Amino acid sequence: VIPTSRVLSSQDDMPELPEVETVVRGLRKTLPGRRILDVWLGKTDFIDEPEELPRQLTGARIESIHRHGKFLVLALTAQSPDGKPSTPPGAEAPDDGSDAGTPSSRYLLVHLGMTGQLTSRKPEEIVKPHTHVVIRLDDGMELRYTDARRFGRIQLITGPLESSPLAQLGAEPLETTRAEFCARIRPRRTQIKALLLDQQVLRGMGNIYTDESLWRARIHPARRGSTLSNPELRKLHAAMQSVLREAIGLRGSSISDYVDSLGTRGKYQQRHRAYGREGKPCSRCGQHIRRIIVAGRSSFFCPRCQRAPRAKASAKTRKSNTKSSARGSVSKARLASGGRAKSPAIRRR
DNA sequence: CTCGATCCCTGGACGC
DNA sequence: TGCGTCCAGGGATCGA
Repeated sequence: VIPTSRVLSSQDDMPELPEVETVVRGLRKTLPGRRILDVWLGKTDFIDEPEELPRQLTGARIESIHRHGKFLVLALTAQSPDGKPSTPPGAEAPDDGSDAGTPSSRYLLVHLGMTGQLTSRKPEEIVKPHTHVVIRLDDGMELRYTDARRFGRIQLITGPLESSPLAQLGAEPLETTRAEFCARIRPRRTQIKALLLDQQVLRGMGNIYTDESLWRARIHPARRGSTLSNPELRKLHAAMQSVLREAIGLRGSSISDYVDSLGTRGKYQQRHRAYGREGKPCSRCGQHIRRIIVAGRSSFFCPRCQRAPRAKASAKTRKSNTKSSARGSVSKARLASGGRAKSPAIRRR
């Protein structure tokens, strides 16, 4: 019985790491080497300096495309209309104070937000509603950005990526080692759900894969990072990576809007074990999946497989004899771990 | 440092 | 059938 809660429209889509990776892999087949003929803009309130886009992009060549967390990164080379590089070494902006030796590097960052799509289409294909950017390429194709809610972002970066917003992001989930993962989680008292979603901790995790990873590792979303045991952290690290790999293998989760670079839907949504499954039986134990709000996000979990953390000691709980035993076990744990408390050396974020 | 609230924006679900 | 209301959610931002 799911009275008030509307069955979460499992119709919401959010491009997370696997979806962005799928789009990137698709675009990588055709984009590198293409020259940009021109740029058409619709609504631009989600673009940083929209007027710069046509100016900087027209005539540029797309060198490569890759993913950084949930961002798509297109590396560009500026070119003059005749096809020759417009910025020969040393010939650029000498009076800006900008250092020589820094080749003019330009990147187009695209974040798909909730409903963004970046697709490669033939000009004769219907332009979907809410298409706000069309980039015409020299192979006759069009790179189109479509985003109904405009929660996405498009930003042009001139200069090294090291000084771009990308540099603020945390570890790449699929590349981070177990040790690094643990080092980022263990010192934090925040709820694990929030930590996994925090792009400064890990770049690329969103609501779906966070819930799926926690389900797989049997960890309740409201647990605090610092309370996770080593085995739990190890399991979570492995669970996160396997969930992401499997999702990439199935080309991501398509719930409604998400499509890859060719407009094809993914299949991972059929594998979801927790996300969007409120009231349905846990595929491990049969208990009904529940939905609660953690870190301001709806969070799906199995109340039997993923045990809730003990509530904070309150006047009530103190009355029972839990206090002394809890204290005792804490100090025992300290001893067992070699008395290692939070060392300031490891702390600094 | 950590937390919660707020805003952005639209389509789809829901209630009447 | 139609219309109004609610709400999701990533990320930035602000105040507590």
